[in-house]
Amino acid sequence: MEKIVASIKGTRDFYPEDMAVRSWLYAKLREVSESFGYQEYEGPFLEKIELYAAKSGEELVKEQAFVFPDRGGDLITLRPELTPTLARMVAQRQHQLTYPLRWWSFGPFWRYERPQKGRTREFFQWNIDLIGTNSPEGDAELVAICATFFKDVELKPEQVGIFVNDRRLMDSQLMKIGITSDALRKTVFKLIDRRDKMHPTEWDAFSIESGLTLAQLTNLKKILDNRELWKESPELTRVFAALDSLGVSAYVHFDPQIIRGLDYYTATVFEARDLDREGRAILGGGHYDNLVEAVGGDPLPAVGFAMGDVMIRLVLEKYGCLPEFKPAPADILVTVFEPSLSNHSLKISSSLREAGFKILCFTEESKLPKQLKFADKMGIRFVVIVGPDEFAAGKATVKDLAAHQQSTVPVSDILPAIRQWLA
RNA sequence: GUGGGCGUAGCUCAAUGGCAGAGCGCUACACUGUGGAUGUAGAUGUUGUGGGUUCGACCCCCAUCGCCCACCCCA
Repeated sequence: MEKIVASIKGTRDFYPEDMAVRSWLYAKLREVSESFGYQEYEGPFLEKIELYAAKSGEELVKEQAFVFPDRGGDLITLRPELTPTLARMVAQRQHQLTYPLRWWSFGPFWRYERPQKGRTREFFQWNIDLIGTNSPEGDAELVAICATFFKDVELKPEQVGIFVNDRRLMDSQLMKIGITSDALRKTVFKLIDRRDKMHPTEWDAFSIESGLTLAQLTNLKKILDNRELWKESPELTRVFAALDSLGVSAYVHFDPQIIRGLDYYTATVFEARDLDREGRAILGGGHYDNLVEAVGGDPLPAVGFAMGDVMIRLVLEKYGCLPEFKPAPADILVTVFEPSLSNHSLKISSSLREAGFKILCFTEESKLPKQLKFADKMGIRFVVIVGPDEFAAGKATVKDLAAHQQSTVPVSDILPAIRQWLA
């Protein structure tokens, strides 16, 4: 035997049972997206590196994108995220589209990172964006979509939460404590992001090292520990009021430590996590004003988020929210008793198929017990048996593997018999 | 890119320098026109790879490849 060629690091094989989960998730995302009036779209999987150059986080582009030369020598990127593509698609037809746009997508992305729990190199992402409105209510809609998705897959508010903040609020708060330069503010944003990952004393030391005065550090901690801080932001006040009206407040929390890594967010930012802080963020998003302009269009505000399939699947598994997927390929197995009866069985299977059932008919010569065992293992509930006796009488034996019952009926009564058992 | 852990049957894992094993799964039979259960029997390994130490290596050492986990970053 030849040695099996290994798959590419960080990719996943979707065997039928995995594919069933992916399709189930896709269907849920479609349901939620469409219930809010969003339309599905898709972009190319390959893009030029320039598309990401100024917009995404620097590390994302320089270190984590899959980039390779094509046969003509041009540098090609496997898309690491969708938002720049979306911005380009909007910019290209900026004056033909009807705003606000509500668009969603579910497709593959690639990042050249070391795989670990909840992270692969090839993954699927749900992207959903509202483009062309600037209202806090629009931002709230996206948060509500997340919450509605959680509700739909039966993740409870005690299990997952969506944490919301506003970069403008943080900007003004930092301004108040004398952090005025862009460079220092950026540094402080990174600091805030890391606070939960470090020991408090280490974090204090690190903050001072990063250029904060002792007074600024004390004030910063006051800001970050103030759960009522959102009341000082008229926008966040409206966001939370809208979320209340949308009936999803139970999932939503204010958190001044949410900053998000992508550089293009300008206002509201949010992420969802497992409430016992396990694993990485389930999804992340926010409001971005400059992206369409950055790819050559006119300025256009937008808000959106992305959810990866890897982390959400871990969370759904953890909380028992995945249905049991027994990917039964068919409703009924039509057995072939012996080669001479093969065409008779094929005829029966064809007519059953026309009635709208999923029918599998044996094409291999094998013994009846083997065919029954096959049906059992594949989760096919009903079996039709036509041996010489039934054939001579114009009948067929129908067997219900789940209920351990069978009866011999005229061929035309196969479906009525099965429907009766199903009822 | 940095740090840690692990590679033994199809799968999950034992075997602490002395004959490579178990459970599950698989195959056959009991049951030659009936699946899940039960019983009996059977098959399967260059112990990831290459070196080294040793009378002797799954075990110790070195290298290498692969996987997992954490950091970084992020979905």
